Amino acid sequence: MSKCEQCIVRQLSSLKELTRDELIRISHCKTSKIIKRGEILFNEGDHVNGVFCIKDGVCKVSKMSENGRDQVIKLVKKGDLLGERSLITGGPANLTASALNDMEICFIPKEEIVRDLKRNNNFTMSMLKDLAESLRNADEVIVDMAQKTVKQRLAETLIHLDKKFVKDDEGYIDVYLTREDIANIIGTATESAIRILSDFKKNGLIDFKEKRISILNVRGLERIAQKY
Amino acid sequence: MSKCEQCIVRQLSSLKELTRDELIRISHCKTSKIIKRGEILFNEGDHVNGVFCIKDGVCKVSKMSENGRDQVIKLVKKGDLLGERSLITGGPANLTASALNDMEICFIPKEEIVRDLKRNNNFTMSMLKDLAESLRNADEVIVDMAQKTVKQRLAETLIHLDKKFVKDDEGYIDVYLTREDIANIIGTATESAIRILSDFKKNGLIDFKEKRISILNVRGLERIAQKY
DNA sequence: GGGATTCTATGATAATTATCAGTTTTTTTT
DNA sequence: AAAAAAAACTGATAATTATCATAGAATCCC
Repeated sequence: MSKCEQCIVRQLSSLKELTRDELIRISHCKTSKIIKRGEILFNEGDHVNGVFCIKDGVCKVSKMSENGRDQVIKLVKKGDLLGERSLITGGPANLTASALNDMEICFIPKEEIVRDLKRNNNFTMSMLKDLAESLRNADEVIVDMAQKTVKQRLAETLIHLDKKFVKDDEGYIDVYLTREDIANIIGTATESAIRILSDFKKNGLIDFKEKRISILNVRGLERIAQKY
Repeated sequence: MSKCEQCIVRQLSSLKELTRDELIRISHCKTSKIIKRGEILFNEGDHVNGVFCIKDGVCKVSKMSENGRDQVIKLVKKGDLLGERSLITGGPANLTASALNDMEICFIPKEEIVRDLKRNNNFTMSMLKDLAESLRNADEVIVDMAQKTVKQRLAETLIHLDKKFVKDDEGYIDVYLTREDIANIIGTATESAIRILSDFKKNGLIDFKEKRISILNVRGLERIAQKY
């Protein structure tokens, strides 16, 4: 069993506020797992009963809309926690998480986290800050979804991907996203996403190879995302 | 100076977790204020330095999008807290709050709240739950914005208003919303909102009088909001 | 009370986006 | 390596929504 102390998730998430003792206790009750691309971590409606630590890989977190289309709410990557929110509110998950790349995760049972939240105020405060930050981010997404065109949203999304994810030697973003996934991030039809992506490529803003995207001209994309 | 103990905000918000002593301290440093319809509580970019308790009235919380249109993120009403998030993340407000009806509010300075957050874990936990709940709600709004038509979103919004707000004797929702406000909640052009509202009225789903709306047929609206 | 201003309403038209249908390319499976 | 399945792409068309223009109604304000 690997130590939690040196874990990347511990360094990047609220878990950094845990004391050595709390961390040791978690080390003992956590379980590790490998998730293959395409596999589901949990489904909308599941009782998750714990928190996932993403040690490696990327997953999409999405929600089925009432008219049958999937909407990707966020992408979760190496170093992030997943499932804290359901844990805090109690009740079943309201989102579905599925792996985009092969993943390495740990699962920490609910009781352990809740216990630490109740006892360690620094941990609670850090979690509070994380959620507040997420909420601010969600507000921005709402504004973009409500007010921007599909083209603007796609440009915006590409910029975010570029900022958030590691690139390989050739500059391609290391996340396996289908055209449909991309369409489901910006909330549009797959065909529309494809058309705009082709257009961006033709104009030298991006390039793609297999399922990977490379951002060639961030400025250009920013101009599209902002100007009307 | 009125006592905080019997205050409606105290009963409905996380402040219910404060101890008697903490509450007394807050009673002494809070300031009360009347805000007239149309007045601004704070602007995007302001350093708010505290939390507002909404004792009466309603305000809209909105954000200006990059292409110059205002997007209403939420409506805040009697019993709610306002501004906790900026307080937690620090930094300036990222939203603008302005009164839709005449309001009665209290302002509690930041230091006081932060101090209680650090010392009273029940208070922190309660706040954490509130934010987690808000975040879940935000996810749903994102899905709706991304996947539903303007008509569906408007139907959805009307149902929410009906649930959330008190009605007068005649059944009219007690919030002063212009057509533009409504358009800015669902993220559409004012004309589009007007057209759909007229259509809803013609079909007996809603009625309006002055600036107030009455929901006549919730079922009908639900059918519109859900079916594609 | 009358003029100015804001808000609501409606029609015509343009722009954006979705849908459908079919083809090619890529990936997976055997 | 061939067959099957999935994903990417393209064109044509329909549906949705925004924009512009203009008029009437309500509200504000001396």
